[in-house]
Amino acid sequence: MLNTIKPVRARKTPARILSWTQDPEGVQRSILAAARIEFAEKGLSGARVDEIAARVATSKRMIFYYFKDKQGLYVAVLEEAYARIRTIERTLDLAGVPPVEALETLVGFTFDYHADNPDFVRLVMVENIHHARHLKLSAKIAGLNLSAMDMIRDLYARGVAGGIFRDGIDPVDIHLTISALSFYNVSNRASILQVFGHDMENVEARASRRKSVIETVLRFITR
Amino acid sequence: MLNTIKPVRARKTPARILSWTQDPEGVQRSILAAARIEFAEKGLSGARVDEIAARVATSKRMIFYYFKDKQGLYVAVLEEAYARIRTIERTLDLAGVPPVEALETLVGFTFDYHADNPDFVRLVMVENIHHARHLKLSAKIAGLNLSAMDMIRDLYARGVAGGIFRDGIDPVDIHLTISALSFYNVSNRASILQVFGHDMENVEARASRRKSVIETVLRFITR
DNA sequence: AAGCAAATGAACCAAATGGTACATTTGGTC
DNA sequence: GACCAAATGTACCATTTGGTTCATTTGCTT
Repeated sequence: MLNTIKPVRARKTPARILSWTQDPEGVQRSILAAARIEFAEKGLSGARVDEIAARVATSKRMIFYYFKDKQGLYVAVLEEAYARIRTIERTLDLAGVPPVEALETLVGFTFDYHADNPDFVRLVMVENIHHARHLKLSAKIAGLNLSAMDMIRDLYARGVAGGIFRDGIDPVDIHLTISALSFYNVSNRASILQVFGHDMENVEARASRRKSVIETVLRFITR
Repeated sequence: MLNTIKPVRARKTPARILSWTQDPEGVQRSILAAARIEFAEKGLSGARVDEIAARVATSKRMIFYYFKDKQGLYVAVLEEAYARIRTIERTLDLAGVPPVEALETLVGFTFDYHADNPDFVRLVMVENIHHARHLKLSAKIAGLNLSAMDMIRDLYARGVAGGIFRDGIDPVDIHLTISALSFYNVSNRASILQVFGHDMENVEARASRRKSVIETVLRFITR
């Protein structure tokens, strides 16, 4: 056979469409939730729009309807993830708490939040693989995550004034230390497990690590 | 037009092939180098085989010839990256060095290696996004990265014996702290820059961070 | 109840992408 | 120099995948 007929299919009249109820917000929320799972699991390029659609009781059609394209959806997921941690951070009220105790609370909270929300950690990893191109792109996120820095600055200043903390440390340094020690266990869990046989999600391992991290930060700052 | 003719193209006799010189090892090395760059930049699913082929003076054909498929190439890149750091780690001879100095050297080295080899860091990130599936898959890597742990164990034991280090710390904890503080600056450089305007690749920022990290680890371990 | 914009469904498509088939050349061995 | 396996070039393909087109339904407003 030398030739193949490729007929231009006459668009079938679709079967009678079933009835449904409109629920724009609900649909958007479900899409976002499904997308977060998919993007956190497989990254931006690894994620499949069809897969996300399959997880939701909605068609792929709606994803593009509400979020324009794959990247738009990804950015929305990212914005939601950052908004969420900011909201929770705000509930931490350390203003009146003595510096050492405040620091312990802050570090403990940061550690726990990361450990409890691996999806968030993985999204940040993915975003960093992309050189934070989408963070730059999003007006919503820009500079908004400074709340943690503010808390650290305040708490540190009080500690120095009280003579408990040593002077001359850059608050950014404190923040980096806390973040690194909270992030790494989660982000690199798989390779740590593989190379050292040490599972950070194990309850005891996690608790022990948590204690260590708090102590590390404290020892770094106190005189 | 209702129909389209789709002819089965007769396979063209290819134009006369140009002459070339055989260089199997060279070709494989170039492919690996190009692949490392591409995978580190875009991840496993984001990387394009065509793109890798384009970077090398070789055709895509050879990639599959030598590495079987995309994943095979990726695993080879990963193995090479781990082999490389292990080789360099071995050159560190800390056996006779006093504990504190040895620790400073080890931490400094680890920090520098990560900072100088962002591609390695990014590959590890990518692999962790994939839950270290390929590390598990590779017999070559399994358990081999314990050299750093051994150095830490030895150095720590000597420090404790000498009364300079406090007792009861799990060497794994020390390793995790060093790794986390060396890894995070590089892995999360983009988001740190975006959110805090703090560029870790800046020479002064890096030097200052390096000092902090060494001090943090020391303060964690000494009494 | 008519009219209309927002919301949804079902089918479809073009481009990208990993991978292959076939032909040819190198370079070593007998 | 005949022969052959390894190495390479060129063209090709099947499938996956992000995205679109067209048709229909909801539900609100007047």
